[in-house]
Amino acid sequence: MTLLKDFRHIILYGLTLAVLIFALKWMQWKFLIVDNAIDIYIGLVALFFTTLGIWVAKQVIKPKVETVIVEKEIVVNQSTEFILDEAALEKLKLNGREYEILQLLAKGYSNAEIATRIFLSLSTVKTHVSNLYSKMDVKSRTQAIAKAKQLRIIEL
Amino acid sequence: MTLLKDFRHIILYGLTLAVLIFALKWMQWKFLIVDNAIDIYIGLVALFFTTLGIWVAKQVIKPKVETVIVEKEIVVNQSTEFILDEAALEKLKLNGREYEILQLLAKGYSNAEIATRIFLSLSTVKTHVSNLYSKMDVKSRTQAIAKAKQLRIIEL
DNA sequence: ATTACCATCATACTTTAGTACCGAATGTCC
DNA sequence: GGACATTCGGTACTAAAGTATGATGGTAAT
Repeated sequence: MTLLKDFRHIILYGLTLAVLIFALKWMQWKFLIVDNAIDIYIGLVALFFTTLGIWVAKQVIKPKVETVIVEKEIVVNQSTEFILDEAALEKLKLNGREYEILQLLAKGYSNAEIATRIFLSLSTVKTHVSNLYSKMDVKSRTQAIAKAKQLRIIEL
Repeated sequence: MTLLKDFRHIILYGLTLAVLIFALKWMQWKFLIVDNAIDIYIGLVALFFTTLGIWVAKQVIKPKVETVIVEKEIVVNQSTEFILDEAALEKLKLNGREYEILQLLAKGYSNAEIATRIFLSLSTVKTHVSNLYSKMDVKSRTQAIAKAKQLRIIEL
């Protein structure tokens, strides 16, 4: 980490300085010039408080946070969603079978195909289809499909 | 480069230190008479070096980069807009009349109604409808309607 | 138990849709 | 002019859709 590296440099610098001063003072001591001891003292104080300052700063200063905002696009509702108009469906009062058959009608199935698909006889399907027309007030399967789509009671 | 930056810091620190020592020495010279000023002097040194330490630390500490991913919703095509798939329409190679009749078919009109509406005979309409089925590869009007809507070549 | 409704299936019938094959008028391109 | 595609129209037939009516069995409310 760079931060640690920087500190190492500074501390190394400080230590070297201290050692030098000590060496110097020792030499001064040796030559009985002791009255300059105050300088060493001050140097030590300076060194200590510098270190203290750095340490405190490191503890206290909140690291600068650079926030990089990356926008992530989310596509919502790409397909034209089918929304069933339940109110309209209720109005018609279709029973389950009739609505089921209406949906199959819209998919293009013939009466015979519908009969096979939902296990009914052809005549039953015809009956349901006829009742469906009555309730929807139409006269053919194509009209029923067109109206059902207008009313939004079937898909597509 | 980090190394150069570090050096700059260290040199700056050294210079500041040098200036300070000069200042101190100058102060010592001036206020040599005041004996107990030594406490204030050391206090000032401590304060200064603490500040210096903090300053250095502040310079050296690297900003932390934080990446925040923000999700942005993009609404696409919410309205049930009809978009004609011209490519699909081209593929079928329907002629004008056939496409016209296809549209009327989807609206629920019978062959007879279509004939009246576009001033054709019933047999002509039947012919067109038959050809339409061949081209669309279907076998009934309801299938044609379902397929046309799937292919997005008619409205609704 | 009676009434009413629903779902199922059936028969008989009419109407519409769909297929197959054909003919004819029109306009365009080579 | 001849070849070709488009559009229009017809006849004859089959298949499917749609209508009308009735019957059966189940379920649920009164």
